[in-house]
Order: sequence, then C-alpha cells, then structure tokens
Amino acid sequence: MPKSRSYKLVAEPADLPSEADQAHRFEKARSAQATALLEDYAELISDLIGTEGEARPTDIARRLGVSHATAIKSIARLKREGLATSKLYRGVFLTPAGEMLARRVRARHRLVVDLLVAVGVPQEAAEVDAEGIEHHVSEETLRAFAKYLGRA
Amino acid sequence: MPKSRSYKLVAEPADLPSEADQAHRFEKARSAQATALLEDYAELISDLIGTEGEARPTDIARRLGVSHATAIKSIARLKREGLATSKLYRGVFLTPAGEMLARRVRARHRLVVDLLVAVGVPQEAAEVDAEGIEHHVSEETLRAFAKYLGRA
DNA sequence: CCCGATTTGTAGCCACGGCTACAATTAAGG
DNA sequence: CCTTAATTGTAGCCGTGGCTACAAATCGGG
Repeated sequence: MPKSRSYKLVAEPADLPSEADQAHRFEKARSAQATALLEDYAELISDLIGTEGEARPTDIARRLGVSHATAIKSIARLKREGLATSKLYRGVFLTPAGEMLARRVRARHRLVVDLLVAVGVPQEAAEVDAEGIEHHVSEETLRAFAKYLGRA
Repeated sequence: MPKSRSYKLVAEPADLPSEADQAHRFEKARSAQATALLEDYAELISDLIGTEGEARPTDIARRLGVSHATAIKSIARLKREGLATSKLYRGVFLTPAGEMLARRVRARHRLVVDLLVAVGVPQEAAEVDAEGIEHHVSEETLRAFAKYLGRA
C-alpha cells in the first residue's frame, strides 16, 4: 500500500525508484558531501608534510583557493574531529586518524583518476573531475574500479 | 620565482600540481557542488510531473529525504534562479530553463550510471554513487563516457 | 636587536541548507 | 456544509564554509 495519497491507484512508475530508495540515495550523497572537506584537507596536509616538510595554513589556503581565514576555520574543525593538531603559530599536523584518512583518500583519488583515464577521459579533465567525484565513490564501487584496472 | 617563501630552494615536487592548478580544481568542485542541489530538484520535479502529473512540495521532500520546509525553501531558490514557478498552495512547475536543465541532468545521470555498470559496478551501488558523482562530471568527461559506451 | 613584512589567528558578516514549531489553506468525508 | 486531516507556507534556529577587516605573533634583514 502506498505511503500516502491512497486514492491514487496508478502503480509506482517503473522509471522512478521507490520513495525510500531515492531518499536513501540523496541522504548518502549529502553525508558524503559533509565529509568531503575534511578529506580534502587531510589529503592536502599529508601531501604538504610529505613534500615540503610542513603544512602551513597559508599554503593550505592557497592550494585550496580559499582565504587563509577560511582555511584556519576548517583546520579548527579538523582538530575538533580529532584528525589534526596544531599549536598557536605553528604548523598543522595530522593525528594517526588523520593520517589514515589521508592515505585512504589519496589511494581513492588515484584509483578514480586512473579509471577515468582508462575509459578515455583526458588526463587534465580526469584530474579536475576526480576532485569532486572521489568523495562519492563507495567502497564497493572502488573495488569494481580496482578490478577493472586489473588491480584486484 | 615562487610566490612566497623565496628562501625555499627546492623545486615544486612532481607529485603535486601547481598551486594555481590545484586551487582551480578545488574551485571547480565547489562550484559544481553549489549547483548540485538545483540540479537534483529540477530533475526530480521533471520526473514527478512526467510520472505523476504534478510535482508537490511534500512529494519532493519525501523523495529527497528532507523536511517539507527544507524543500519549500529550496524551491524558492529555484524560483529565484528562474528555474521553476509556483503559485501559493499549487504545485511546482519548471520554466523552459528548468526543463532544459532537467533534461541535461537526466541524460548525464543515465550516462554515469551506465558507465559505472559497464566497468563492473553493481547496479544498486551505481545508482547510489551516481547521485553524488554526476554533479562533478564535466562535459568533456561525459563525452568520453559516451564514446566508451559506444554512443559517440 | 629591532623594524617591517609575512604569517597566523580572531571577529563578525553572509548565504545555504538542514531542522522544528506554528499558522494558513486546501481537500475529503460524513 | 462543516469539520478534520493533509498539505502548504512562514518564522526562526543551527552549523557550515565562504569572505573581509583587524589584531597578534613570528621571522628575516639590515
């Protein structure tokens, strides 16, 4: 029985998922979006520490294309979430949890770029699109990507 | 010459894109995210009108998994952006611009799902992930997908 | 060692997109 | 036709993630 509008007798159209399924999908997308920023910061901080030896708020801000104030506020959120640490006027560091997240994110990012390239997307477009796409790729999809790329 | 920290003599590490490039990618991802909500609403409204004959705020809200108040506020934004129209206590309709957007979004959504399935992602995972991924797929990448699927 | 530039941090603003609570309107049934 | 349920709309709150402007600390060169 339909959840509402019981006077409507037509069946659920085949080309639309059930209300519950559809709502569930959107909720997933929203929750993925909520963690996207944390993931981007974690990966970037890890990269900067790896290549520059340190991750400084202004560098982070420049790389993300935001003001330093925005970066500092986001770093504060990372600290609240237990992913990063920093002392006043010192650089930013990742906690073990932050490092783990960074590693996962970096691996996922590479897989996404590689898959895009493998199906014929030009390198630069793949890099750009992957930056947004990666946050919405589930573990299951990731496994499929790895398998497709022969890294199962 | 580096934009800052001129005392640093090491070259830009090869595994990180230039600051400008990276910032540009993140900006792209952010702007895509900003339009994602409008795209989801436009597609859903179009679907509902097509299958149910009308698009009512509560149905929209249920399908998106948000409160009706949230849906109504978002519909107001669609109206501000010239994508939808509605009169008090009547259903929601799309403007020609809204319809165009909906068509583009629907086609893109299908292409993304089909590509995911084609590379081995299970149907349901493809549907879920596509909901978040689709907003970040550029025209160029879309063309590559179509070509890969033999629909060039 | 101090002065000025750079970096870091803080304060406060805004729009967005969630929410609950309440008001108004419409629609259905007796 | 009137009452009640459902729907629609409004008000106001919250956290997020942008921003600018200003303050504080650090760092490098003279």
